[in-house]
Amino acid sequence: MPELPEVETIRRDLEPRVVGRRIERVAIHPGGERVAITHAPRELEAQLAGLRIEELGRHGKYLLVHLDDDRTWVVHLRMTGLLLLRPLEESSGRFERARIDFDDGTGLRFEDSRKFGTWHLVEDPREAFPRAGPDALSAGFTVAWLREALGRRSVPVKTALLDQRVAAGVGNIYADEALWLAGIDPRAASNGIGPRRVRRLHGAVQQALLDGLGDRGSSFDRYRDAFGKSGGHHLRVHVFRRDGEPCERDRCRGRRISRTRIGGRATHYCGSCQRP
DNA sequence: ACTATGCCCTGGGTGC
DNA sequence: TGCACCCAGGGCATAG
Repeated sequence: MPELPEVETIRRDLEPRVVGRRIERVAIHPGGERVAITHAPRELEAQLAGLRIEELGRHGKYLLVHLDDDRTWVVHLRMTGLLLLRPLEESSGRFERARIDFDDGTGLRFEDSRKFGTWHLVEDPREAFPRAGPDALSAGFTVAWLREALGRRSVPVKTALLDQRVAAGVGNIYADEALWLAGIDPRAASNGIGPRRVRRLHGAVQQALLDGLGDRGSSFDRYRDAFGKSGGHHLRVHVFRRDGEPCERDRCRGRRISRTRIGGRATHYCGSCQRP
């Protein structure tokens, strides 16, 4: 599940290798047509062809490919999407849904086994994510913003953290990790978290994402970077998918990590050090 | 305005 | 080995 750290890893991998490249040809393969949101597949292929990549940006889990006609190709990988940089002659992977060929003998392969990924081609990137809040690693994501956002909801804090209007880029892995770092029970009511704990949670969200980024992302399932390599953070998480294993905090005395379901999402936490 | 639910999609795991 | 079933989940539409 590519979340902010995974998308940022891909962005950093690609930036020096695709900026300045011209898109020679785009092919959306049969069965992969649903990726095209803003245009019909053939139209999107035609519109992208010939454009030069000027800059790579990111907002939350959206990768922003800024093009030289002042439009932006906005890619969301959802659960199983991958963007792989490959030589043009290399054969297609089993789950390749589209390919983007550049003018330098390389290209991007878009693989997506579940076909949930999306492509927008827009004048303004915001068109692709009109409701998203500030990127969780941007200066706009402040303690005051989080306090305000959490205060307006009565849902469990875990659910609030997954809401991209609160903090764009946080997904299931890093929400669980942030709540563990902050020592907050994921079932606690969002608007019941006191100011001091909100401040703590704000720092924990940033820390969880930076920890993931430092390990080049988490590869629990399919995630791979732009070179096809796994991230390392799934080996270093504190709670995510570690149910049944002991909490690593000394004061929890080996208390096992619990797993439950909150807002339809698998949720992992320590019942000892994470308090309501 | 808020919250809850269902939908999309298919590989991989489980149980028989 | 085969087969039915269930789960994973981000973001959106819809309903309450």
